[in-house]
Amino acid sequence: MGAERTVSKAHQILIRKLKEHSRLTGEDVALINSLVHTIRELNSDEDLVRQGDAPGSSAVVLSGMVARYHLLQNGRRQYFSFHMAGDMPDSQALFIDTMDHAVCAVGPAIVALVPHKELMAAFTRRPTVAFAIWRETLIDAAIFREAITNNSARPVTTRMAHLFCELFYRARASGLTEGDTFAAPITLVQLGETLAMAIATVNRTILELRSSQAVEFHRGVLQVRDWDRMVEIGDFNPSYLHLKRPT
Amino acid sequence: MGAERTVSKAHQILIRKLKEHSRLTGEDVALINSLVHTIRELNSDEDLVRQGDAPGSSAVVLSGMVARYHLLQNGRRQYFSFHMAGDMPDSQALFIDTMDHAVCAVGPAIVALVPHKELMAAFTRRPTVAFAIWRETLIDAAIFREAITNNSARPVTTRMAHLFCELFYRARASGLTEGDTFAAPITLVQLGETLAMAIATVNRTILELRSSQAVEFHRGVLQVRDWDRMVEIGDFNPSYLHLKRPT
DNA sequence: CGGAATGTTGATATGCCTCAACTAAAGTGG
DNA sequence: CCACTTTAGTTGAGGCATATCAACATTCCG
Repeated sequence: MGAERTVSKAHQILIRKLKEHSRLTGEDVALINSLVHTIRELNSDEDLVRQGDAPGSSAVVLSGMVARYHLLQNGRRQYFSFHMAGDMPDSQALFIDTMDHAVCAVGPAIVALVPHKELMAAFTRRPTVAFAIWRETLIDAAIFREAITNNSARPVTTRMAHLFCELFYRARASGLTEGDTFAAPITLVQLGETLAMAIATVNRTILELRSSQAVEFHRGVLQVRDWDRMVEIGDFNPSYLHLKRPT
Repeated sequence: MGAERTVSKAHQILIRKLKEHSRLTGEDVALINSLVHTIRELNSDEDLVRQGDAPGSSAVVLSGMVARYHLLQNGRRQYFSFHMAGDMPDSQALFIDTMDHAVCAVGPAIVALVPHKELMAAFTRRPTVAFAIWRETLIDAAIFREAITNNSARPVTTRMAHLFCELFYRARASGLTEGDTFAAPITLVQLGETLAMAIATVNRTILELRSSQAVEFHRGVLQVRDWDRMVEIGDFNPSYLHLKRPT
């Protein structure tokens, strides 16, 4: 878990991701490649940061998934986003000292931790790098807005289909799908705590989606049987993700 | 509606707001004071920007309120945030070209429009100004996260109390309250479309909150009768707003 | 002053939650 | 590697919070 300054897989993953929405010059790329970072491996369900923490570095997901969530009085969790390779789930900590939410691993995950000092230094040298990461945080916010609408204004089946659409669409844009399949080791309980549904309802909704021939979700594997159908069921319009290439 | 370059009320309002969460040097303040802008007055319910637009400037609310919302297929709206004097409800448009949501006036409102060019030029001159506005967009995101949790995991009474707490807390931090009162010209329909409740339920919940002696909402005026009680009912913890001074 | 928008209240319907009992899978120690 | 324990997933029955519908009252606004 030593600091690395060689051009690594971590740098490539971050650069690839930023290029999904931002234009980077050769100098930008060189600067990002020079960022020092450490690697951290997380067990399933392990917290990367907790509510109230004031982390000194931000993470880039290298493999697996992580999720962000609020912890309520009654011990209930509310998840609001899932993150996959290339995402920076706590980039906001750069400018907001104390965490108002936690980040945990969903299934085993590996992240690269980049000290805030490093990033801030990079920002002053090349503002475009800052703008790319700013844009990243703005897309995050767009995803949150969509989640508000999803959980507030859509019936359960639509709601779940929409989440599946988003996950698959983002994964595919990042080259993380295998055919019509994406490994998302999310439990039914977690789906319920994401979509504001009881577990029983989660299960029945999964069954309903399966019977509609659109999508299967089984043992943490999302399999898209009919994308167009799923998009229709899920009322999904990817424009809020603000990615360059249309699928 | 001519462009202005004198130190105006608009500049003061923005600076005051940014200082709620960020430290600004004299040079930062001077730079902000030099920003060119135009004034736009909005009628109640008038859109400032629409879904799909690509605005060339961003707004600072000077008076009144504006709200952000999604428009669904069925014509339903989902509001996700309300903004008051000092807020920049579409600062995200700086780095995300096309709007994935709309912004409208809630009651008559006045905004200052600052061209993106102006802002971008300011950012390269003084990164701290960029960081302050970046932080502003990050607090926005925190508010969205809280809205997800609020609408997904809290019962209706708690949910409404929480929204009222947030509005009052933010208004008070910006000096927009008068005693225990804040003018929020939101209709019941809009409350319903914010909190994912039917209008009938909105009305009954308002009555319930009134009878609990915590808060009154009548004809667009929010009156806090018992702040502590409201905080308790609303399960409200202001830390997610990341403002400097505790109330 | 009249019409439209907003707010109010009651009665009924229903989507989803809760509870409960059970099955299957995965992880653990002997 | 198997027995055991724990966690995850499945299914049915019943209840309830909140939606829906409807009819009316009030306020706003041209």
